Amino acid sequence: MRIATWNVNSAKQRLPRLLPWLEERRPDVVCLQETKLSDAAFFDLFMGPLTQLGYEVAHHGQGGFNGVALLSRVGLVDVEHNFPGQPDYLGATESRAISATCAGVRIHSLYVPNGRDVASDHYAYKLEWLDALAEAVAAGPADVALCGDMNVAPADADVFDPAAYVGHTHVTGPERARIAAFGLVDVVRARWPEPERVFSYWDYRAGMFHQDLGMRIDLVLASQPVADRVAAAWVDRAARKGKLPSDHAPVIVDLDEAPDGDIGPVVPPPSNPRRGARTRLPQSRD
DNA sequence: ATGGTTGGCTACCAA
Repeated sequence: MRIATWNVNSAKQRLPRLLPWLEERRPDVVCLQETKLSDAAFFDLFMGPLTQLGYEVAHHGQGGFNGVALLSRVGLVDVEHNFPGQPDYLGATESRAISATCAGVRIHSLYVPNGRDVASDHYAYKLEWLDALAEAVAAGPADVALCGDMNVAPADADVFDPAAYVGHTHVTGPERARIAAFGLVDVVRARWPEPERVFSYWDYRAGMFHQDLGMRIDLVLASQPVADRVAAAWVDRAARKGKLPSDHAPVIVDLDEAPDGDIGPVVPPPSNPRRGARTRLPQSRD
């Protein structure tokens, strides 16, 4: 099963890139963030083409800002908007979280608050939001993956220059402590150990992508039973290239089939190659 | 030039 997560920075603007990308990468489960659309607008634009591609679709949006979605062709059940205890901002619940069970895994598509500035109320909101999420996830199923724009670089190796971020959000101790406190496996970092530099976001400004001055803030955090099934985990850097890209690249994670557990002897597969076998890691180094 | 871009929305704010 292939899971992908992508902050698209406006699903409407990304439509001409998103559909060909789905056909190329063929993810089974897709988590989208920053759709910036109402549910009605998302369904108007995407329901036809996504159904054509075989996806069930769930969207939680408010129009203009935020907005998250889940697409799946391996089942999409028990869809939940927001999470229990999710804090409000300025008196409103923002559309930053949606979850569903897909092929037995509880998948969360998350757009964590940016935090803006360490002195701002948005930063306090970010920390509260992550605390509440940890509590909700701990009370949920054991097979879980948090996917999305976490707006935290977990370690210094996840920013192009730690010195450039001193005093800024995304790299502070309290933010990193929240990511660690989930007690989950950062599956891309597990596959690309330090000091490998793997970024998922490059600011639009100042030619940052061209110079590879980025951050790794889009994460897939998986519980151990799910992490044990990871066959490949990488950032699809190619999707950040070319005309009118998002400022984020997708993260792609391939899982082997779930072990059958104690439901009896495993039936040997037929002679054709097993689906879900290890894929190569196509990330280029240009 | 003291973010140089992009996107939402239409005067700026957010990232």
